[in-house]
Amino acid sequence: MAQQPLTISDVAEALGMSKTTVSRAISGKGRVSEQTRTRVQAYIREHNYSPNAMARGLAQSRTYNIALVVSRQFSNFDLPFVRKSLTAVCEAAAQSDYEIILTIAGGNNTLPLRHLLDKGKVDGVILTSAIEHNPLVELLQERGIPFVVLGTLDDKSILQVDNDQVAGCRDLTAAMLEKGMQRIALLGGSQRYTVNSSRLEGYLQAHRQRGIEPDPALRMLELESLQSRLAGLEQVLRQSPDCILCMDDELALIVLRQLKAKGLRVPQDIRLAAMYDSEDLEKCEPSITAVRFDAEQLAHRAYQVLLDAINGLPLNSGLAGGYQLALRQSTL
Amino acid sequence: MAQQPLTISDVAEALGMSKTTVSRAISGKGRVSEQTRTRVQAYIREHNYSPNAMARGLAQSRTYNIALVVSRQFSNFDLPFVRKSLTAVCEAAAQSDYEIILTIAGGNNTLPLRHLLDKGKVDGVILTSAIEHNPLVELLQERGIPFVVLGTLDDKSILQVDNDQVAGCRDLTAAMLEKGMQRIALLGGSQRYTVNSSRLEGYLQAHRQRGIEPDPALRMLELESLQSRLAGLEQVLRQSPDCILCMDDELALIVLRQLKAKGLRVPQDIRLAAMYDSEDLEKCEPSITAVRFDAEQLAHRAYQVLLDAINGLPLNSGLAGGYQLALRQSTL
DNA sequence: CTGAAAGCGCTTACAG
DNA sequence: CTGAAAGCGCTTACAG
Repeated sequence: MAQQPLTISDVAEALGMSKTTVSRAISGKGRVSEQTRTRVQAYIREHNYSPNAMARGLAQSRTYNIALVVSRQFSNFDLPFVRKSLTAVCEAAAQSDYEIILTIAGGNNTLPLRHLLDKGKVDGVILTSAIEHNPLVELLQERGIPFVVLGTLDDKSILQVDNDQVAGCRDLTAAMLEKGMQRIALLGGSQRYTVNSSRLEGYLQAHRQRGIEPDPALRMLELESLQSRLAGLEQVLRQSPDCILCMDDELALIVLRQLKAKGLRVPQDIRLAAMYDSEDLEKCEPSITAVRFDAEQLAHRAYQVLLDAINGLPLNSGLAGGYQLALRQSTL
Repeated sequence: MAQQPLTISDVAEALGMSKTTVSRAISGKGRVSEQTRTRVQAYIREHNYSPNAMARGLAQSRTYNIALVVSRQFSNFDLPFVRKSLTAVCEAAAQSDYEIILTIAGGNNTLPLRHLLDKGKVDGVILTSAIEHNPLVELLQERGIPFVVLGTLDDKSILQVDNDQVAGCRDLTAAMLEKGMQRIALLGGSQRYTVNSSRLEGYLQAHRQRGIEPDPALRMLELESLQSRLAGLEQVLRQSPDCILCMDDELALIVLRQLKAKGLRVPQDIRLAAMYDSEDLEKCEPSITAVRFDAEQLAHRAYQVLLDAINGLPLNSGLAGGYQLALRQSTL
């Protein structure tokens, strides 16, 4: 049966001391004799006392909650990156006595997050999608609540953590060039997402470091809908590329499928690689070469950075999380 | 700049009335004159006042938080069912002023949930995986906190909401029988999961309703690892089935792949269907027939049931969420 | 219809 | 090292 949970008063009374002392013995703040500390600890362990989070929160003006915001657009959790972030952040939170409140807030629909902030339910916020001119960012800045963005933003005053997308994609492109490919096409989504513009940057750098100026006709960007993606592929195929680089894993899978449908063999007729890895790329036929970023590590780092911000510690955001090239069948 | 949020005292003072009255005008509890209510509402709207959740919670012994527990086993959010539940529950919560705390708690590792309950951070809990003898269920029962399970459990005193798995799988099996298939194999996972035993039940019912006792050699259950799944498939293939029913979508994809690898054509040489649908089954080649359960509807329902339980309303758990057969290429 | 007061369960200066 | 008291920002009997 649901017995009333103990309160700090119960403990204090049972032990014949004041609530003040009990509180201090538990929190570790303020001087308490070793003996009383031990007594208190033993008692609460045995009687399973745990401070009420809301009372504690109210007294400290802390919630011990962190909001993880997922864009409405990605709220089906299709993106492996979002999924991994979710898991990693939950794990990190569990280890630091914090809870994760999951919030779905669309591009312009800032309402869910606004409500959350209005009610004062969180100490900080993690944004899973980095996009310039994000209304959520403005909202957060207005409120002056600590927050961190997974990804890269132009405004470096915003706390952000990202993998080194530029370097990773530069290395991937370089690897293709080293393999002797000459006409490497690039397919990708909206350049409003910093992640995409970074990938383009990596592609360009790899070429230019070798004194090559890549043919602009080989680049098709802003491909968001399925239709535009297929059209983009068609267009780029007319430029007789020997390799296609896709900015993300989903796009790569679509392209692979379409190439097959057209009777083109990968890698014999054309090579294919992705600037973001996921398990599907490993499992498909042929498996697809990709840059493998460590999303878990990234999310862990972001969580830590946010916690530091909440606690007023000196901050150091920036790049984090390594990457490696997974060379697979599609570029043999 | 982060200005201090207003408190109810600020509002009361500004309006020249007591906090009591302001509180009542906002909550709608207790009599307040129409006029003062309007004044208060106007003021708080204009000055953007919103009651602090923790203070409110402490006073009411409510957190306005609900925990959604995902098994460690599924914490990569691979399962479409888990993903859809997540989205649907978040949406439902957003519409009722509640927040969702995401918790990953493994089979035996009840610690994360225990901590959450100890601290009193949630008013209720949603369990996403229905398994008999679940330590989480025992924990929840001990604590006497409202909770609901997505799925079916033997103990009907536990609040639970499920699709009619038996009926859905019965209908699918029946449809195959109607198409003239005679030797329908069944491949599936652990019968400890109620969902799996229900699916078996549906399979059996469809046969028996037609006076057929299915060959037990056509059934391979308890297939959890990839290895055991492949072995199970091999074994069942020796029984020369004309159709293979897989208890879940993932298994169906594995089987399809393996059949192809063995040079068996679907549906020409053998037919294939799944007892749980996901988008991948629609996209693969050939597309795979499946029972399409409405996970969103289910999760919505579960949320509502839980809220009723929290509010002490009369309860009615049980079956919810329709289903339909998606007949696709794999069983043409 | 309105208000003064107690209370929710903690924490934290302030004194000793 | 320990305690009495005030306070965090609400809600809610209890009076009027």
